[in-house]
Amino acid sequence: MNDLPDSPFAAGLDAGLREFVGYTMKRATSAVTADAARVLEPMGLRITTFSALSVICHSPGVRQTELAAALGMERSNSVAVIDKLEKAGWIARERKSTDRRAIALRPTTVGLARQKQARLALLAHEDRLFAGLTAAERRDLVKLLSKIEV
Amino acid sequence: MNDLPDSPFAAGLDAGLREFVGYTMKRATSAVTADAARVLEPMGLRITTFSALSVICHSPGVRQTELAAALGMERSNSVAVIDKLEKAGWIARERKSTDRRAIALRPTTVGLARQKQARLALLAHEDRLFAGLTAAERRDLVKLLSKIEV
DNA sequence: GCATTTTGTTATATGTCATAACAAAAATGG
DNA sequence: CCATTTTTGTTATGACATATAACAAAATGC
Repeated sequence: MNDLPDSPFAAGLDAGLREFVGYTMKRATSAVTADAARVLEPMGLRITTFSALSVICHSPGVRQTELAAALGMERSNSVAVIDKLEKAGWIARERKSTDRRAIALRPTTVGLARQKQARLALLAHEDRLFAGLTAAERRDLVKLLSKIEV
Repeated sequence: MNDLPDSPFAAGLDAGLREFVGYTMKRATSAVTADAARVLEPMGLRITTFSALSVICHSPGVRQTELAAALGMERSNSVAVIDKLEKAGWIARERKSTDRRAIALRPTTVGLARQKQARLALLAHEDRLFAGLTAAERRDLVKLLSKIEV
């Protein structure tokens, strides 16, 4: 008997949350990352593994701690990621002669090729997903987002 | 002997990833949500529970399926969230007389107060976090992000 | 009236993320 | 030079998010 007034409209039930920039950011990001994951999956990559592989390809010899810091993840969590890249044959762990604790991460030939292929697929994915935005708008978006993170 | 060339520079190791809009989105969003979670935690709320509570406060009588759809989550995962809100005494589950399967979610007086309090804290948090952006820039950011999600 | 769909729910698996602890190696500091 | 501290990679663990499958009860559709 008490369910007569109910909600005014079904669509836009989250309208009250749209006043928060963070909510819109989270929703949009989740849409983008889900699509990116879908693109990477057939290549045996996930977002995290692709990110790590990209850093290693761009900066061969990088240490695991540096890699984790660059990607904003914990050292401990980077181990499994690097394990997967190594087992796939895309990177190699090499002991550094100057510091026998540290490990230098280097891409293999196959790893370099896979990164290039995945990069192109991801760029195409973003072209598709951001079709509603002009190139200038995408730059604006990145510029605005970059002002947030400290 | 093979670790001499190494990486060119330590800072900006993720520079190669910045060409992807999604990467910058993910980094910025993670910074914002982490801070929001920190703000909500002392009030016994998480981002998900606050979002659900807000929808219920704005649309009393909403069904669980509608709530889950509004927040972009699975029905099954919404159960635990609603359980927590109910156990905290912030919402109540009421059987609908028109559809005995469905459940109408309604906020309690305490729940309404808690939502208002958390909303203000979150607005303050965003004011702090987005201090580098003008009000116009924040609107632009939301406008650009809204063009992405389909 | 019977098959199908919807709703809330449970169980489960996977991925993400943070923290604590540890051994080996290096750096530091008398 | 030697003892203490720090760093590096690593393992283990727990909290949380998220996706899927299955199910009973209720509603809906021919």
